[in-house]
Amino acid sequence: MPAKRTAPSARRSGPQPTPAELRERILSATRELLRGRRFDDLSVADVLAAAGVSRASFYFYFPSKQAVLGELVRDAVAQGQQAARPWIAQEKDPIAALRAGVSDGARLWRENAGVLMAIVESWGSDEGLRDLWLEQMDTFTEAAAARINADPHARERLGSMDVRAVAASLTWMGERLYYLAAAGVPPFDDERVLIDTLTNAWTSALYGATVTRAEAVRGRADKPRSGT
Amino acid sequence: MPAKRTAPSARRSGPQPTPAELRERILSATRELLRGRRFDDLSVADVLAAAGVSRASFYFYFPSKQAVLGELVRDAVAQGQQAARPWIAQEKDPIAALRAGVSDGARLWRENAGVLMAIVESWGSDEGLRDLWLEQMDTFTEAAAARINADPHARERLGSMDVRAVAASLTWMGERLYYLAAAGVPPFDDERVLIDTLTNAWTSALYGATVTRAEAVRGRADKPRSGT
DNA sequence: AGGAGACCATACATAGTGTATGGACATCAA
DNA sequence: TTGATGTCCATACACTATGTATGGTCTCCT
Repeated sequence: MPAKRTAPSARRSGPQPTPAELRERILSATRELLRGRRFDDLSVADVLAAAGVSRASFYFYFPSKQAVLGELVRDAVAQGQQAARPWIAQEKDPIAALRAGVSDGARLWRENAGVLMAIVESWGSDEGLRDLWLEQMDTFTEAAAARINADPHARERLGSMDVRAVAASLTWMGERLYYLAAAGVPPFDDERVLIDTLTNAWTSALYGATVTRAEAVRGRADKPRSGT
Repeated sequence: MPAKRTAPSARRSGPQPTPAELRERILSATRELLRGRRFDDLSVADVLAAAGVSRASFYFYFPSKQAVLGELVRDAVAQGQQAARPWIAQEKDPIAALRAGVSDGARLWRENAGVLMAIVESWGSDEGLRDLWLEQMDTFTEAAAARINADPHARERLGSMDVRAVAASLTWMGERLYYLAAAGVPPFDDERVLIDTLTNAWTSALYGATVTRAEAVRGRADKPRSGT
């Protein structure tokens, strides 16, 4: 009997020309295809053709199309965890840090639009993707909640509000707005509007401050200016 | 040649036992099935069985499964337009009206959870549903923006922020939170938390007021006080 | 050399969508 | 009554997609 379906993990003892780089080829082909097509318009056959891999090999490495997406999402989000780092770590003026985090989020979404749009559109239809995405959102929520609780100003402003819930609502609002931006839905297709609006939502909820665009642009810590 | 595929609309001259109540049966069967199952776990065959209608009849009245959902959504959202009425019409204290609107939204979502969850999960994958949903969200956004512009207090608070964008962000945040609540995702599965959080998001963005839960519960019916 | 593991080609079972065909039956007009 | 029209049903088909199964090939390692 052929291919006894053993674990595809480390099993070899010596070097090999193409150990499991097929796995990588599948991942990156999927990532590329997702750049121009929606996840459920993407068939396994398409991935096969793009990756130059056989059907059998595909299913040897991944149990399903969804599993591939899951892995791509984990990769992408791992970067995202760092985007919120500055604000979380209380490294500088909270509002400036918040804006920086929102901007980094926008960049992350711009660079991984295909993958992230795919997960947002699909986590409702697949148990595994659902768990993955809820866990990711929860991680962000948890971090934001901890940060809020450590900030007397924000803490006081929220009064008896459920801090966790406020953090979650802002996190999910971000998910929605970034998605809409990636999908080209106005007015969020304009990155400046996206960042201003999202930053404002966070600051007005936590600090009661409304940062106008003018102030925002002036107060921007870094220099990643968007188009014109 | 049989069934010449004429328009299914009013074509008859006299009374008939079952003119097009089949159409209605299909709609309500789908609505019921959606109460316990996700839209894409629902096959046309399931609807056929539940409605007691043949496959041919189904496709005589509807071009697709999505079209049925579209019609159900229009029905449900028509009620929703009224939920926002009090605040939009400036009928009373804006914060109280806002909370009332958010509560009505929650009720609407509770009563039409199946249909609304279905559209939220599916508008990304179908052109028609996408247009429908974006149009609905736009209607809410437009109304909110108009209301904000008519309110000097809110208008001033937003400074140079893009009013339309702020209105859209709050609308979409609502979409997300109601959906999460319907899907049973904590902490929004607790309706009190959902309403408090969402109301707070609107009030803190527009009026700079944070309404705590205690105040909220006390003032729920008619006269809440704004925070601080 | 020969065995094992990685890979491929192909075919299959299953399930879903939307279309096509032909027939049953009721109403209405003549 | 007859026949045309229009509504509806049963069934079958064409197509697409997923995930599995079978067997063969190549290459490296021992």
